[in-house]
Amino acid sequence: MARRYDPERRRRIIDAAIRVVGAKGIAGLSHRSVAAEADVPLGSTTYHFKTLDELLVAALRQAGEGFAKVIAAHGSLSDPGTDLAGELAALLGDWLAGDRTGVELEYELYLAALRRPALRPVAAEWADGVAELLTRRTDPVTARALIALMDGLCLQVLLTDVAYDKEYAREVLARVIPEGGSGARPVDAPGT
Amino acid sequence: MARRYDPERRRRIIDAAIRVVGAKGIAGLSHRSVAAEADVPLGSTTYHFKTLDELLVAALRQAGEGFAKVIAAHGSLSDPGTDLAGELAALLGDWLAGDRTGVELEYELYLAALRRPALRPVAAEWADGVAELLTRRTDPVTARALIALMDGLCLQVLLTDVAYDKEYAREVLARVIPEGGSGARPVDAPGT
DNA sequence: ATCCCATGTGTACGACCGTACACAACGATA
DNA sequence: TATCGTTGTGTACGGTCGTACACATGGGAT
Repeated sequence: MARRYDPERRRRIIDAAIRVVGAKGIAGLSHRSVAAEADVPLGSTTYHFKTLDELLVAALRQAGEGFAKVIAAHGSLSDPGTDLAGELAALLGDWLAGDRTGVELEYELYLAALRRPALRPVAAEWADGVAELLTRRTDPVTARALIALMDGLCLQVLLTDVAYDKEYAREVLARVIPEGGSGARPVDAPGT
Repeated sequence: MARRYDPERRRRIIDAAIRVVGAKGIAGLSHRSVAAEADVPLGSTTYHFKTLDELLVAALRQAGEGFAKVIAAHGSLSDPGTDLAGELAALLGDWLAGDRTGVELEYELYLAALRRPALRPVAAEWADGVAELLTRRTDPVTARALIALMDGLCLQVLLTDVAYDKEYAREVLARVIPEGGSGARPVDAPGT
């Protein structure tokens, strides 16, 4: 029977929020728009998420998990001995080649942390997760630098409408990676 | 002539818009909030800027000029022979050390281009300006890479609440800069 | 002097928003 | 069965928004 208590409801609302942000941006996110998209009454969204920030946190976390899956799909990232810079460049290319709305969605949620302190821990989790993945191939300092550089490259593409250039990305990413076989070179810079 | 056209008014509105965005974010920007801040009637803002995007374009352009001044103030950037990576790291440090609201303001306007195509040409102008400045010290490919890396480093600081580490920044920026004195090394990567 | 129209202002309208809160449904308990 | 508290729903209120539009103003053309 249609039980009064619906554990699926919360998930449905988050999914709807992600769709709304993807379609209309965070600016278009409201209790009402989410309720309409999820086909639940208005009161239901305010019941599960007292504030919009709560909803954004849940959406960002869920979107982050989706992104992590994309990374995991590039399984070769874990294989040592392969061209790390080239693989990262390819990964970025694949991601950016997807539909623009999806890319915009994830980046917009990520960047929203600039103004919403509530999102910053989630953004940090996200970055830490990627950093940990990369640490299996290089030292932590390089991993952080690679993330920064990849973020910047994406920004250039998304903000200035220039096309993504995989070879260019591979070239500059390679510069950040210390030379020498196994990748873990002693480094003097202060770590985290 | 054209006494009726009042450029001062337009400027005042833009300044007010920048203050509003700095204080309340783009989300808090409206014809009304700007009109109140600039102490002009509501109709005046809608007359000078039919749409909010127009106002944002003007604000971003003006903020960009302000940022360019900050860069120009670091005059040593033009002197060859100095440590480029170290100077860029110091520049970033100075900028990030300023009041957070100002930094947030400029970055938020910049990042808004993600969702507002109207802002993208202005964002591109901004990046091109910085790139041109850097090209006096290195080749164009490196200049673009430095910008991407600096953008990414700022993002890490602003989005995840980690403190800015100048030495770390100098270290990774130096990796991107090709070795060898004059900086202009032949590079195979495709240009702009 | 008279008129015209670009420039600038005030106000009102309909739409959407977050929030509050009374109420419906139902499981648990006695 | 009767009652109660948790869970979920509908609606209405006050506020802000973009926009439209009628009106003021004053310089240039005739």
